[in-house]
Amino acid sequence: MVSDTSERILDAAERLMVSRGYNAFSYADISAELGVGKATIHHHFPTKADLAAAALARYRRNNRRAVEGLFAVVSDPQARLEAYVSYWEDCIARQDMPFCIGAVLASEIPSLPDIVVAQVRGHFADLSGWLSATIEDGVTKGRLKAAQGSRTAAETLMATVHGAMLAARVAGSDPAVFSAIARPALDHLQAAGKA
Amino acid sequence: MVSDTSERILDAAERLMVSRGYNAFSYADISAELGVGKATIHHHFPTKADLAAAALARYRRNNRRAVEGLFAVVSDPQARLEAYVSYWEDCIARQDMPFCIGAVLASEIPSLPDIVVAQVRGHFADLSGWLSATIEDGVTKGRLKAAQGSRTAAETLMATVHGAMLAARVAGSDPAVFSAIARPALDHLQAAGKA
DNA sequence: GAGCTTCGACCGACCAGTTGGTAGACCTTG
DNA sequence: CAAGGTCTACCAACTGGTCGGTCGAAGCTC
Repeated sequence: MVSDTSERILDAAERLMVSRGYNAFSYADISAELGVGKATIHHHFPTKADLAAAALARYRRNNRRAVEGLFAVVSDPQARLEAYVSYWEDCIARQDMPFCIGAVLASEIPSLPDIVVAQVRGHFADLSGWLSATIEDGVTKGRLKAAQGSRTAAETLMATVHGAMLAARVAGSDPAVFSAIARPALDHLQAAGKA
Repeated sequence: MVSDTSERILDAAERLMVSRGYNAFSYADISAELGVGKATIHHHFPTKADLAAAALARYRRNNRRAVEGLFAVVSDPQARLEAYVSYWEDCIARQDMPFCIGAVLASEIPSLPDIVVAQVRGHFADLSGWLSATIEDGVTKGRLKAAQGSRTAAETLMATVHGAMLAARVAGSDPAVFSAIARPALDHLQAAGKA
């Protein structure tokens, strides 16, 4: 194992940021949660901005791998979009990381260090990139439709899913609220002649 | 005027929360911005939670008044929804309060004091309430359609608009990004036979 | 293999600055 | 003079970050 501690620090940071965002977690929180000295965290991640950016970078790396795996296993574009939505349904239902870090941090952008903002931007680009590629694929295969173009369709789906997370959080992390919003958005992309 | 200072404090708090959320603004920020002592703020709003809740409450009050005015002036439900979207387009374009406080705070919910959470919940209820009433109205008038029911349609529109704000913020407060997502969501509610 | 150095990981103690919040004096203005 | 509003000065707790130093494993030399 390369470095267990630094990985565990990233785990804690990720968890904390998902629930509290960037500004409301501290080195002391992680220190207490992990039973590790604050100085140790600074040893691995010199500044708080470094830590947050590293957590985001790892999150994006994992996402990329997961998406590649999804593309390899599931060939139907419609099913891939479905997997995206049901992934978040699961997260919210299991109360485990029930929010996209990118989305929490996005709302804090004006108060975020530049390196962190760059990662947030990158994540949004990643996400809208693979969503629009998938939609594009579905359109050419005649399985999906995107009146305003696949790029806009992707941005809209992403926005609706993020908004649904927000609504679910307001409703006390209720997965039903999320599904009620996100599912129809998915259906809306289906081509006219459906099963 | 009842109390100019307390009103100006709420103005500053609102502005700060729109751009930074709850956890990243301080009494010192307001004190500096207004040239007023920190103790003065505590005199009007004993705790930070009180201040945030009061700002939210005033925001909701203003919204309610605005919505009532809209209902009085604009009778077409479709035009009312249009007004909602173009209101935010303006805010983002003018760089003045380019985000819904409710939405910023919603993502911070797990780290928010209870009174504040209650106001956030209230705001979401207000918003989805009048949106669904408007959509309901439009459906009975045959101007709008809502396949999953007006409540879900309202929640979805709200979610998409919030997600669009997020996307716009990621893109550097770009009103075009917001419109590209929010406008089609509006069109989607239009009844089949359109102009 | 003994003795030495080097190095990354880690820690407790500490730093200056900021946090939300308080106490009490000082103005107004009725 | 009573009351509301504002101020300066203060507080303990916490913020992100630094300091000097300890530990043990790995590498080197004889």
